Amino acid sequence: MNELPGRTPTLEDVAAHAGVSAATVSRYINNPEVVAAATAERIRAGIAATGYIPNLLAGGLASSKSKMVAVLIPHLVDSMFNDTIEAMVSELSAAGFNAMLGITGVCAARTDELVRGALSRRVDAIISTGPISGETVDLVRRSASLFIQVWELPDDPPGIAIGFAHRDAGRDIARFLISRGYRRPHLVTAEGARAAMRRDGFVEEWRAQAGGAVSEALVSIPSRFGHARRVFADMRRMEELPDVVVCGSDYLAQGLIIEAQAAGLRVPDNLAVIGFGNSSIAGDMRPTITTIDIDGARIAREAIAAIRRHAAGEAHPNRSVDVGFRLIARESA
Amino acid sequence: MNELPGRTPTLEDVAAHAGVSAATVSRYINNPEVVAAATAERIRAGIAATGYIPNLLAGGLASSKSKMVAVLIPHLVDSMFNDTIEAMVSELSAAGFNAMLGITGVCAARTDELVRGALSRRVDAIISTGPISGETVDLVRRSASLFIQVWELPDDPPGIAIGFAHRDAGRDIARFLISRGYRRPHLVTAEGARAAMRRDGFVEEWRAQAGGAVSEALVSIPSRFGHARRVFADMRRMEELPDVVVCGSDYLAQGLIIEAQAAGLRVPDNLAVIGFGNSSIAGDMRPTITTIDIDGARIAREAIAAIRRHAAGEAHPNRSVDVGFRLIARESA
DNA sequence: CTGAAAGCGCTTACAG
DNA sequence: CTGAAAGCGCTTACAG
Repeated sequence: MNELPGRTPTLEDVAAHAGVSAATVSRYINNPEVVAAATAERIRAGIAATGYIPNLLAGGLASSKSKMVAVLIPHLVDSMFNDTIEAMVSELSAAGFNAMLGITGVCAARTDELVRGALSRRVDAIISTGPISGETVDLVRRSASLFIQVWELPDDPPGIAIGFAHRDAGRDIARFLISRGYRRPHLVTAEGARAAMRRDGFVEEWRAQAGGAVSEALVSIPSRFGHARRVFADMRRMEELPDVVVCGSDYLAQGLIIEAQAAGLRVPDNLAVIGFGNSSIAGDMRPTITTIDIDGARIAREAIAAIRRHAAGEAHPNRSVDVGFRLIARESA
Repeated sequence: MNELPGRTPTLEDVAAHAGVSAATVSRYINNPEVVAAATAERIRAGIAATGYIPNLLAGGLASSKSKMVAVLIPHLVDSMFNDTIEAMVSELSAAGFNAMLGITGVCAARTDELVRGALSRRVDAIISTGPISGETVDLVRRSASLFIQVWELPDDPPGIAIGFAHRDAGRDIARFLISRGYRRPHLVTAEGARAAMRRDGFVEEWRAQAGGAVSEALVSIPSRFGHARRVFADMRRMEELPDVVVCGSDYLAQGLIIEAQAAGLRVPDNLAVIGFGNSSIAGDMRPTITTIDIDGARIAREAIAAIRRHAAGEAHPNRSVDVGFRLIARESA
């Protein structure tokens, strides 16, 4: 590359090199098949000679397509969403989008802030695991950005939703445990609306079908491995020990199994444990962890498809996409 | 907000509302203290009335400061870097930067691609856990973006480096194990240059101080929990069983402890295990995991400081920042 | 298939 | 403390 001293090369520089107009270079870059083969060849040479790297800030401003997507998640460490996010970022990248990552933490207001930030960048879409406030919904609706809420299916999503019915998942877990003959479930629920929905589904079904008592514990978000110590210690103080612990995440389930084993209990014989999310550890743990699998890759694909439709100005066939879930019976329960 | 029908409001709209020029509104937004109090008040009202959200694509183009930073990591699932990345993204956000996330995977060429993509966005900096090819180094040097390589200290970093000496870490682990009286270490090394440097440091020190044999196993990247099964099974087939396993990550260490326990061994009495990275699970595992702690938050702070200096046009006091590491002796070894 | 020209929405010397 | 104006580097009808 001939480094033009100082200044970073622009479209104009490439055009001069190739003996064409900037417009033609732009066409070549965005739509190579519309330029003549010979012209394309000269442009390629010009790009190589100048070391040209397109300026997507300028491109985005001119076309009002930023080719960026914001991805908003609560946490990164021990997060149940990581498989989904990794799939999402890779799929986005393959589709020519860059991912802007926002970490919301536990504070709901943070999500709204990050959404504003994303709108400032004129992102093509915002993918969020959390809901946004009414005021922010207005902002998003007035913008050209598509809001995609993932992992849950609110009744009236601000944009579109790709997720599953948490209440049904809770019910399925209850049914499964009843069918296996468990009698005294202990629910370890993380803070937050989704976990509460699963809890409600579980309790409802359990009361209807089994009728016994359901004990509960609450853990702070993020529900992770380290919470298991306290949860287990508290559990041991209960009058009657549960025979199965229903955990809000596989990491928590893993922690409980380890605590139980350290206390000399066998899992699942003395205490069964069921997780949630089918994180990569679930199938490798000893014993392997019975859990609910969510198809993160499918969520990612559906999100990209929606973004593409949005970019093409097409309507969305449905505002809610239910990707379902699947109970995977393994050794731990 | 009075929604101007259709069009998203611009600086000009706010300016008209406030009865000032667009330049003044711009100044208010970027440097509030330079505008008169009364003017500021009218501008605030104008912003509220129009529902104005700045267009950072335009802002970035005009100022050639994108206020974006690319963060390139190999993986998200069970990744040792997650604590650092979470700290990084939060710190960046607090400093007014948005983070662009790139997942490089195992393929080195992918990093170069992502760097080009980042340069297209005219990011202020690129933070990468991996190295880039010579050609990409040229590209980066000619750009205005600062390249920050983290977690390691190459001799001649393309930009600046913030990390620690992996070889020394390997040496320290060897010294520690020798001091504890271990005799037959088994190294489980992940693919990749950093792990190899730790391995070399370990072997060098072990040979010099203890003199015995060091057995080794290689695991693919990412080095995670699930690899433990095979590693443990292979280990059992060795003529003489090791008395301590040196793992490339805490997740792998955790997996080995679980495998060992499932096989009826006690950790550390029958088999000791040492991890790497001080991930959140390390302190909560039973037994707690002896490991090397890296101060991820410090890396994040140093990175932000460097980005700030770069933005201010200041020189960097040093091209390499050694944040060191710390061996944390816990129960597992 | 290609070019001239307007425009995207900001920032920033320059002048006052 | 504020305004007029040029410019950042692209894209995209429009015309040929």
